[in-house]
Amino acid sequence: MKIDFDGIQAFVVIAELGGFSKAAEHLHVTQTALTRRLQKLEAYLGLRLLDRTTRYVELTVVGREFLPQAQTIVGDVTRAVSRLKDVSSRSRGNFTLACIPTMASQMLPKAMRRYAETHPGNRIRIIDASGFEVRDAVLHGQAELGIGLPTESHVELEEALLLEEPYMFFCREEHPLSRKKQIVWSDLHEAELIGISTMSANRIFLDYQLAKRGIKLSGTYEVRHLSTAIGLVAAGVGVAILPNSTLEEGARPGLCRIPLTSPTIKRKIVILRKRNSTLSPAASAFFDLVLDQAGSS
Amino acid sequence: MKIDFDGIQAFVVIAELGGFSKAAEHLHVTQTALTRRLQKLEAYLGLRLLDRTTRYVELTVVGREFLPQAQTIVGDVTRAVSRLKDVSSRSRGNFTLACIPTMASQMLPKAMRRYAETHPGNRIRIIDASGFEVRDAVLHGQAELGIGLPTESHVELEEALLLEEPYMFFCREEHPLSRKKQIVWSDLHEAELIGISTMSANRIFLDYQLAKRGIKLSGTYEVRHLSTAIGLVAAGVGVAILPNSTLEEGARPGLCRIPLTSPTIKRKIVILRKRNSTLSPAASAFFDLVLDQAGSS
DNA sequence: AGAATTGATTCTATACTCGCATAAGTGGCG
DNA sequence: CGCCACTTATGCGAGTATAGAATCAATTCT
Repeated sequence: MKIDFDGIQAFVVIAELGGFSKAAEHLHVTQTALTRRLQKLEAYLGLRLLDRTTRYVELTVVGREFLPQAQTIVGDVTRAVSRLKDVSSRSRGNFTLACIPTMASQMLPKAMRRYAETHPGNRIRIIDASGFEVRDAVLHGQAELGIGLPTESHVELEEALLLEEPYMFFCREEHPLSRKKQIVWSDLHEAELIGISTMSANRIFLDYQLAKRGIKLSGTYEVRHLSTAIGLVAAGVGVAILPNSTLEEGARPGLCRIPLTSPTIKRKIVILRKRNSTLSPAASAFFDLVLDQAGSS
Repeated sequence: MKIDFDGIQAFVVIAELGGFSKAAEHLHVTQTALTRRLQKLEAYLGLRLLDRTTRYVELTVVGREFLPQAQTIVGDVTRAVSRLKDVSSRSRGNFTLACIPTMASQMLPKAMRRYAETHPGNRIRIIDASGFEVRDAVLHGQAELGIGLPTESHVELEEALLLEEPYMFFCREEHPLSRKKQIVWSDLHEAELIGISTMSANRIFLDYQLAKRGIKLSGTYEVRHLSTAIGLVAAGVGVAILPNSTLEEGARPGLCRIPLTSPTIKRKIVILRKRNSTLSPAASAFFDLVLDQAGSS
């Protein structure tokens, strides 16, 4: 049983326009083809749908009954198909992106602006979550893409480097170290250090990097979000070691940002996608755009 | 733009069954064919609908979005098509029949009983109306078939003879003529004749037939329906000349039915259909059945 | 490591659909 | 009554597409 969509479409158009020739012109095929399509459909069904002489074309009783159904079928199919062609050719559609908060307020806005220019109308749903949650969201399909920290090369994840940023020392202008051009790790007094929760991917990474070099750090205070840490520093509670992009340049006048060296430790920001899964064109375009932006900066 | 229903169906079945081979079995084609159908559809759309390895087949984001639409499309089409095949192969369906009242209570019941045996579930809508109305109903498509009197060979109508029946003389047993075995037209006393309205096709036909033979008839009373005339005869108002089938044999004990000769005038009952129009299988089956019944009686 | 499963590919034969040219049917007009 | 204009149907040839058989390739399970 081989169902013939062309035949149904032929039937609908012929019935609507009231003639084979007119319908043929409308469908950009010859009248011959339409005659044959309808004949084939009728033969397949075993019924006559159109009574036609060389003068008139009119619906049979069965044809009149079938026409509305045929119309909705043809309508549904052409609508669905043309929508999909739109999705593919112009990358129309929406997608979901998971992103860690710092990047959501730093790098993401610029990318979204550029994306909006090239793909007006496409919406991006953003899940802003911790590094772990970003990874899981991508892994479980809640988000097609993720921006976050590198994973331990998970088999089902594929990651591409977006940027590297050094950890910096943040303090108030009144702080004794604020005048230095650069700071080494041994300069730090643990007592006043505001740390990030040991549950965070950020902290785990930093601890690991420091441990490799024999450095151990344990602050007095512990918060979960980088932005909270910045707030505490600004309030004079202490100092903090945070990724450079935590604070936009010149966003908080009273705060100093000083490079940390010996060693300089950098964290990587990557864009994540599920391996072996095809991105929607909308997400794919965004992926390309972000990679391009990363490569050119 | 050539839309591929097979491809959409392949997509749906593969997605639902989760594998090409299973889907191939279900559709009674080879796995090769399905691979190709899906490839063709994807190429046409310019996107991937299924991410597949040799181990898993799973929907892409776009595929997941398209699946419900595809399912309704496939469902609608197969449902509509199989219904039509049902209509054609088993003459399923309803139709409308126009019929003059006498035949509706005489010949029609038997035909309907036989039809119901061979085509259970098919409904017949019956328009019982005058001879003229029957003709118009068929002509204007309100009814596919009509049972009534012959028309003046209307170009757009085709008629087939069902039966011929003589006009008979009806009177009460007390009537002076009731003992005769047959009656000739000159026996009639016009004064007590119950006529049919001159608007009726029946009356026009009868008048025409009599006029050809130089007989003119004009009753005192005039009614519109044959059944009313019978009622009046039974009530002793007068006598009437009516088609034989107006009264079933033995239906009214007190009434006599006597042949009218010199000449015997018969009216024809025909089944009408529109010329050059295709009947629905349901109506066609009924048409054949009625003709068969007429031929064998 | 090998067997089993499953989707992809290659090759070939068949079937299909189309378009051209033309026939055939139908209503209108002189 | 027959010719003309218009519309659908058909014969035929060709190019394309589609299906199936056999085989390959990748992956998992034992």
